[in-house]
Amino acid sequence: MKENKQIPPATVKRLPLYLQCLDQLKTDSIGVSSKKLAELAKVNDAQVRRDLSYLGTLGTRGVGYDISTLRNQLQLELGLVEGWSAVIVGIGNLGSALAHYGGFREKGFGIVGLFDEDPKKIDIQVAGLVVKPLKELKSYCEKFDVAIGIIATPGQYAQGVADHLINCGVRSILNFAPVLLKNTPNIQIRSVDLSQELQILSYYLDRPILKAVD
Amino acid sequence: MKENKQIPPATVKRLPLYLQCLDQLKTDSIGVSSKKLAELAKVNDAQVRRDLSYLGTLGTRGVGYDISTLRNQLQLELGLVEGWSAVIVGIGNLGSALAHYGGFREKGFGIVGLFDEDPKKIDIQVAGLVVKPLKELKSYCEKFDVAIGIIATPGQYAQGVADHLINCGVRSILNFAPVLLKNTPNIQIRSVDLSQELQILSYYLDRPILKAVD
DNA sequence: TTTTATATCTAATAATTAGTTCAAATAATT
DNA sequence: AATTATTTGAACTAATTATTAGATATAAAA
Repeated sequence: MKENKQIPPATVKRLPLYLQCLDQLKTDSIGVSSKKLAELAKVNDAQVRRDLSYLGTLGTRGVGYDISTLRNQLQLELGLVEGWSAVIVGIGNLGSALAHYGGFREKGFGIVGLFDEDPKKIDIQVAGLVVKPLKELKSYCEKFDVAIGIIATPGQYAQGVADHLINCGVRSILNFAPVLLKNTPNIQIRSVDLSQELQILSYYLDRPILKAVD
Repeated sequence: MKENKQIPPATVKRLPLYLQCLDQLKTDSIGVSSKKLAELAKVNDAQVRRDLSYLGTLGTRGVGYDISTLRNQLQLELGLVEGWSAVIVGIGNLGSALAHYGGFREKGFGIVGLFDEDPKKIDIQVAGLVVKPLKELKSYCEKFDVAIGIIATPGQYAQGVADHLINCGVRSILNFAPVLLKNTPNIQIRSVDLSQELQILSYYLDRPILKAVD
């Protein structure tokens, strides 16, 4: 049992994966083994057991893990029960896609605002929300206690938007613009670069024997 | 010099990042130091040097790296000079966003086809391409020697589409559907799960002292 | 020319991450 | 009730990844 030990980053990255594996399981089953989870998540089964042991002693020897207990514990550890609010800035194709994406709400996040600079975009409705100009960002962030900013603008605006978000009290940024944002103390930034993923695939296309990680 | 040694996966994942750093540099500078690159990429400068050393002895002691040599070498190693062809399956919001995304072409990939099942989507034009039904996938893959399939369908169709793509000779899959695809021998699969990224951020939102990796 | 500052590269070390082995616990079977 | 098959969890070991330290090369300054 390692309840009070801090969870290694490599494990944190796998926790959402395990949660997804649970969703993919037949709804009628109430228990699951590390072997089964490992198969779904494509990791070693000892890895699964070790990762889950950071959440406490959840399994039963000879039996496995209770699915609902495990799901609750994963959600708790990941902070999904906090109901964090998020805004999306940049309502182009990608921003619209993110606004429509059901997975955020499903996992407990609330998209409370959509923002854009372009006057043609202002006031149009996307996924049940009305697009607002950036000058209204601050009041939204205060009103909804927005913790997460999602950036889907063209690259050239991303850093400015990030600064603006941070200025509005946002503490975490998920950046889809293909630029590297500057580090800010106490602000968590994650970047998803669509073409980088393709480039990694490309490397392994030339080398069919090797196997990519992650 | 480690030219003939195989590049560690952790390094491969950073190579596209370094390429992006080079793009972000002032266009008039012809050289760059590992220190500068490290600052942009937010990694240790020794890490940068070690990573780059896998591409050969590219740097000059006391001077740094020549930007254009470095860019060429990165593109070569990542296989970006091969001009791999890709198709996108699932032309909803996300698929359209991916079709419009300029970063793919910019990095040397060619999107040669868009496919969907929905009769309402067939024949409409997206980003200069006409959406085709899945039954035409095979002929496209043969005609254009498609190496990469990008899946942007709803989760429930993703595995079927993946099987179809593999059947058509596609060797790499970039999956944006929030499901875990089965492993297939000799097929490279990378998944980008938008909500997983948010969940990792959420973990660190509760723990402001810690710093996420990757 | 000598000195100083800069910066790569390699070897050695440290830290992190992953995998193996086995004892202990549970449930099913004989 | 005893035996066997499962399966977790923890200790140990192995592999990978990251960092530090030092040797060497270059360019600029004294």
